[in-house]
Amino acid sequence: MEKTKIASLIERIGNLLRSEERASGADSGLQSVHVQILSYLYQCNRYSNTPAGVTEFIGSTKGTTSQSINILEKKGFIKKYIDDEDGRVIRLYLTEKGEDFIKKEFPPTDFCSALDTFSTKDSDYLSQLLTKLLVQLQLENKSKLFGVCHTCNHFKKFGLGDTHQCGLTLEPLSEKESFLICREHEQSTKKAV
Amino acid sequence: MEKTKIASLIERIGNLLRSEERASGADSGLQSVHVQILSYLYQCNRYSNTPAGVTEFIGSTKGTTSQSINILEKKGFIKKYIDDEDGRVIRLYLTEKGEDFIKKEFPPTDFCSALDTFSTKDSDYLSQLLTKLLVQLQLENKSKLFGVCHTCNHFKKFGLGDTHQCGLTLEPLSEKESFLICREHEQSTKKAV
DNA sequence: TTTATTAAGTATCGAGTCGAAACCATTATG
DNA sequence: CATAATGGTTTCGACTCGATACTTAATAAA
Repeated sequence: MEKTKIASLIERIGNLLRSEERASGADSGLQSVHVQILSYLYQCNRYSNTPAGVTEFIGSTKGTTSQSINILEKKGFIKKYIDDEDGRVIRLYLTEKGEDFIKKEFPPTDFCSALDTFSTKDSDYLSQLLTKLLVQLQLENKSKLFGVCHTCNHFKKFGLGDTHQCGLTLEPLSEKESFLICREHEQSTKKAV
Repeated sequence: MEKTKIASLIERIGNLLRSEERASGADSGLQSVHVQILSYLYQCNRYSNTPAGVTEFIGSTKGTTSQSINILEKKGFIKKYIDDEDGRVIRLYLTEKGEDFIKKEFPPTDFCSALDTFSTKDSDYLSQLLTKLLVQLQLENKSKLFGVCHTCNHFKKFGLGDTHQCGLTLEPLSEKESFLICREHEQSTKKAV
């Protein structure tokens, strides 16, 4: 029965989060999905800021995401650029307006206040447990494994200076960058195929 | 930044949950909201099985809930009865079909498998942390405080036999019943007004 | 070089959710 | 008895969502 309880709790907290997002976005004419997309773009790294990345993360379909992205662009929260190396790929960037919005409105204030009552230890533990749950869920679900570079199999930590490296793309990663969300994330707990 | 991460995790896990629910309900023509409602009715106690209870729990509006409930009734998953004591109140009960469905489909299989990799200790801790988060959120949010009778201020535990009592309604509660979700839940952590 | 295939993204459509507001019936308050 | 207040329903428009078909670019095969 603990599973039922946990599932219900996550759904209910998620519902509360969404209704807060809806309220905070209402002034700007944004829906909760839009807030989610902005928050994703704010957190993801340069390999993952594409419509496909958003689609996988939100768990919706390409078509739906495309519409939401158009709305966000029309309202001036994001900008689209065609990728230099692949003409099919579109890169999404937050505008100043978008970044200001997400910094101010996410996470919602009530949610922050609620988490403020947690000790650092509890808050860290909650974050860890949820991360583990998500990783396992994504494994079951055959879906892409979102995660931060820092814990990725491809991640190579250099001892020298501030620069690490992604073993998949061989590109350098700054310390800050290695804590952003990446689409290509793979973790050692991955099941053998 | 831990807050941002936790909020995103809960949203993403919630999204995955919903898409699993959508898939599992598709055969019966149910949306994820309908699955949520059935799971709520399966877990709530006899004070809370009303459209208003569902509305508060799902965090949507009366009108929306009313529609969803009609669909569930039309498809034979629930039954409506007018309350004996208050002619305005409608009581919602799962039919056998509804109960079978929720027992079989909730929580979704992938979610269960993911939680199976957790130790009992971690799983319990996660449940506790989420419960605390929800209680705090509900306090901030001025919304109703859902919770199980067992941890409620109104709850009176009798030493004798199997019967407890709700101090608010003065009605007896069985042991089993005292672990169901109640709308009128109040907890000692409630802020002084 | 063509051709086929795959991948990234867009466009469109219908079903359904959602929130808001107006409304009805019953109970509570005065 | 009149006036709220409460629990539900209905209706409406905006929007999400998933499915399908489509466009374009990159890649693989011939």
